[in-house]
Amino acid sequence: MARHKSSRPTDRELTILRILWDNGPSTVRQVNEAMNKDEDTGYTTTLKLMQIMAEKGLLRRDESQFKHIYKPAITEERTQKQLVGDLLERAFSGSAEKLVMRALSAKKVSAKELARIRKMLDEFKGE
Amino acid sequence: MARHKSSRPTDRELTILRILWDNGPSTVRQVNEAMNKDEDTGYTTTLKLMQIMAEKGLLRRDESQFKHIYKPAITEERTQKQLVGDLLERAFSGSAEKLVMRALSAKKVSAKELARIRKMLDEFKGE
DNA sequence: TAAAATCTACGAATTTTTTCGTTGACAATT
DNA sequence: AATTGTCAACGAAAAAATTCGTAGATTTTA
Repeated sequence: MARHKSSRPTDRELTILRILWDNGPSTVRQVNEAMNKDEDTGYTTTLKLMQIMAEKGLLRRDESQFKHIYKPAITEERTQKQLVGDLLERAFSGSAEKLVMRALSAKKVSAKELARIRKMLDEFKGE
Repeated sequence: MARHKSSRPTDRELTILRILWDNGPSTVRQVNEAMNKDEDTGYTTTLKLMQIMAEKGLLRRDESQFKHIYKPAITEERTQKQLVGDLLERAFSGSAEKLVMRALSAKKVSAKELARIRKMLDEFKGE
């Protein structure tokens, strides 16, 4: 029986979620301006994306004001877990070890952060 | 100045790369059959994908035989590094610590693997 | 209160990714 | 050698993701 792949947010959707997680509930314009720090995106493009995301249940919105306020309907934690779990299977055949190794090689990690990771690992017992 | 996002392999492309990394150089039929263990994919679909990947430089092929033999043109390591680095930025704002945490919560990790990860972490000094 | 600015809604175009049918070349079988 | 089966090439359709123009409503400014 074929398994459903619980669809991840798309790239653009993740960008928007990221902004909302970081900045808290925002209007379309606020999101659009944050988005334009990276690469230009038309206002209506952002609007359309956010409307679609609201339809999909990725965002909630407060329409009581003229300027609607959007916020994530899914937690950062849950989404990160889904994304990394998905990548773990698709690119690493489930090997968390390899994933961690590659993550460390992909980015300069400070000694301080390395220490925190170690500590986290030690506290990470069964569960 | 806007940075180029070195485009990741698509989902389907990653599936094919995964198969070739695991099984070694293969014909289209072999890849297609491996792919059909997960979900049905027409032969010509797989063929087309692999032809495109060859054009893009993701795969190399030996055409000296009637049945062409394909193999990855990029290493598993490099691709994994790219993918996890990309996810690290897009979903984790660069926090390797959080990524590792989520990876461990996304999947049951055996005590043995956990120990290996710790060991790897210890050996991972500066670089 | 008229003009200008800002907002949502809507439809649609564009781009990217994925899928597959058809055709002619080559190979294997009878 | 004729039939049958497998293959690569090609074009194009379908699906998914992204982009944007236009119109009408509301708010702000002059």
